[in-house]
Amino acid sequence: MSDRALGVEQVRRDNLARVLRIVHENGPQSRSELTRATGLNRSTIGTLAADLAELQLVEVREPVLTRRVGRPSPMVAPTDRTVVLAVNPEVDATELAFVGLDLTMHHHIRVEHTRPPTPAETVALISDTCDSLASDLPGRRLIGIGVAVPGLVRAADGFVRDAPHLGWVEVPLQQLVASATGHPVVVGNDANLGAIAEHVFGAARGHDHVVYLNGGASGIGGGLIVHGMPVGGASGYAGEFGHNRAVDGEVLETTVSRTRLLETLGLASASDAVLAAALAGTTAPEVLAEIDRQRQVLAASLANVANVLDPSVIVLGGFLAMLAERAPEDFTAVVAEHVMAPNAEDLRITSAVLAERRLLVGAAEAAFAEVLADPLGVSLTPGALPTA
Amino acid sequence: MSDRALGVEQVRRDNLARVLRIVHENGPQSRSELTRATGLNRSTIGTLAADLAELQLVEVREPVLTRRVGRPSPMVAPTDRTVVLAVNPEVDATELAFVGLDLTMHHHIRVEHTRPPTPAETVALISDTCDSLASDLPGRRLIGIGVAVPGLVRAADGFVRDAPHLGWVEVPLQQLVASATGHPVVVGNDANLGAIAEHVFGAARGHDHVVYLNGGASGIGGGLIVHGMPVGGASGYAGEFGHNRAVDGEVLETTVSRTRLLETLGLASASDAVLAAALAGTTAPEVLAEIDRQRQVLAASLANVANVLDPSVIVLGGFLAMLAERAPEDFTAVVAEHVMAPNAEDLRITSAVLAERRLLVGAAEAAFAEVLADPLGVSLTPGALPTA
DNA sequence: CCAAAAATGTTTCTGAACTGAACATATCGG
DNA sequence: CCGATATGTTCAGTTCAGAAACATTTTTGG
Repeated sequence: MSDRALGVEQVRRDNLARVLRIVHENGPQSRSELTRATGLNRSTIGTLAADLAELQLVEVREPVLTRRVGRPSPMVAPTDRTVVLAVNPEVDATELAFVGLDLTMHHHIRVEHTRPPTPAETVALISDTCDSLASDLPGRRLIGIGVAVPGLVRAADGFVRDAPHLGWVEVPLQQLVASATGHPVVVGNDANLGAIAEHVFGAARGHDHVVYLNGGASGIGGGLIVHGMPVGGASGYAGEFGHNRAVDGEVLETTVSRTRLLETLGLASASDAVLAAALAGTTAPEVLAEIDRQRQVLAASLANVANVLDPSVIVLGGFLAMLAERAPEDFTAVVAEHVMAPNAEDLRITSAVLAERRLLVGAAEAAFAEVLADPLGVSLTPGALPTA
Repeated sequence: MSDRALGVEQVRRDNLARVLRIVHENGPQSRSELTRATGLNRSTIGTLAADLAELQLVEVREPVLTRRVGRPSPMVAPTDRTVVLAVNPEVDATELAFVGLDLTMHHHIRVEHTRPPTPAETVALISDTCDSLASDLPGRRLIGIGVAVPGLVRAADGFVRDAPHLGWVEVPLQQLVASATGHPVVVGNDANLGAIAEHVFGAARGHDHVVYLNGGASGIGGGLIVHGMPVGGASGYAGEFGHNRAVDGEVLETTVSRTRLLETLGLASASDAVLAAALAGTTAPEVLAEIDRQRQVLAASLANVANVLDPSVIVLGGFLAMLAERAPEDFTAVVAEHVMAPNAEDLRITSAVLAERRLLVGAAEAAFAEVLADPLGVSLTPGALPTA
């Protein structure tokens, strides 16, 4: 029943958050630009910027040469001194990187596996990497950990319900990592976090209503942005397009499938680059037919979600992007055919742009979410125990 | 880029809005209850309640006998003095009612038509009804008009793109009504407004993630609530489940259809009550088969949306509720079969409860939205021109 | 090279809004 | 009737944004 906005102090929190978010999402801004962007008084922006600098969330730098009349305005930039650890355990490898508020990635490492990592191994890897922070990145402050898991994650407590490709079932990952490291931990579904990344920094920038679908070797995952906010649903399991039954009665990720494309091409396995090249080069009628079939089914599924959610952009990643890009305007037309006319007017279908950075950026963004929402709340507790 | 929370005055607005919303949605509350519900100081609640009373949005009444120790706390109740006009033009009749902030309906009238009303007739009817306010409901203050239209409505300017059953195409209804009456006007899709009504006062109370589907004579419409907020989508066309292609390849509202039920039953037309009775009473195998077929298709569609949105409740209205209610636990099981297991855990499927009041309540709620969000903003301008 | 204009930083004061403490009031229970 | 309890009421204290006045830095134009 109680939302926000109690005392006057909440105003300060909100305004700090607004300024921090602006520089985090749009990069360095002069104080005068922030004044215009927020509508706040320039004296207020002055104190806000100073406070954020004190909290080591931004740096206030020398003004840049602007060749314009008037006193130069200092730049307010997100700092790389405050970082989170972004983690993405996958079947063949686990990626980790420290990501700064300025989005720079430090100490990006990729640990190859011969078999999927166990939860215990993953926790140990994260913990070890955290310990290496002091030596590898002196002067950096770690304020949280974000983990992108390819599976269903309960949002409330970062509990991995089922990650079939990793073989993880009912793993209290957030709690395990938090206990091992002492840092606040956020665990999320990989596609959901990918959607967040594309929304904040990628193909869906500036769009308030976004549908994101990613096609990978293990299936189709997705994420939604509604009213500019990521949608987890009641428990955090939203975005599971892959398990929908499509118009042909099949499960979507069975009928629209990277594996089936490879089979038709006669390839055993291939990277996305190889697959894309093979698809672009082929003239074999059975391959073209399979591509077209998958395009049709995918288009109908996208049309359905467009009818229901009326997004302004649908972002496709992985091999789904390849299917669409083969003849983008035609693909959009096929989707539009099944969408109510007005819905189709404002709808754009586009490809994801963040490539392999996407999941780490998304995981980092999730880990930063708390500071971004309340800059005062987190920063004061350096090695604090997690909220869980 | 600028959201909210500029000055300290915004705090007052937010807190007024919070208190007003609580009494609007939950009915009369004592000031001490409001203190607990909001977490605000009791002196603050005192001034907030007084301000809202001054604005004629609430009434502060004598304390009720509570048989408890301590000084009795005055009741803060939503007032019926401040009303909106809720309107629902339909093929066979147009319904209008003045609805108070306490949700009481005054002067509820139903104007029968022999043919669908034209926009001009509807505007005239609304305008006339507004004029009758002074004589019929002296002492009441009209602060807005909400119109529920069975068709696609552009949210930004209340522009009716296409209302096929009324035969309306590209009608600037909000502007027409606003010009004719001088009051702020909100126009919305009927099913979207129905979803809002069920969320605030009906079967979806307290749920933050809701899918609402209504089955009527003219097809299937729907609405979504995500994060506790109604979802309009990029342009306001969200919720059009009816035009999705279902698992059988047909358009949902073609294959799951009230008309087809009636045909199978051998009825020409029937009210919902008659249809429900006929369905309940039938033992004819072809009718049972048709019911089962529609249930299966509907269940698969609901499963799809549950996978994508992970709602905590799906609310069904009209004949869709009849289909489900025939064997509710079995229907839920069929849906759950196609839903990822964790999604299904928290999912409830239930029937709408507001019945024929739903659309007028939803239209009223939309018209109240502005005051509820900013009690200071609206009330000071009695006959003000609309924002459009 | 210097003065005016322009834009922004900085300082100080004011007003708005909530909190908390002290006091007042109303009800219940014995 | 009195004490305990809960709440209303009043008032001083704190926080914060805004506004105004002044200071600073740069460009522009002679």
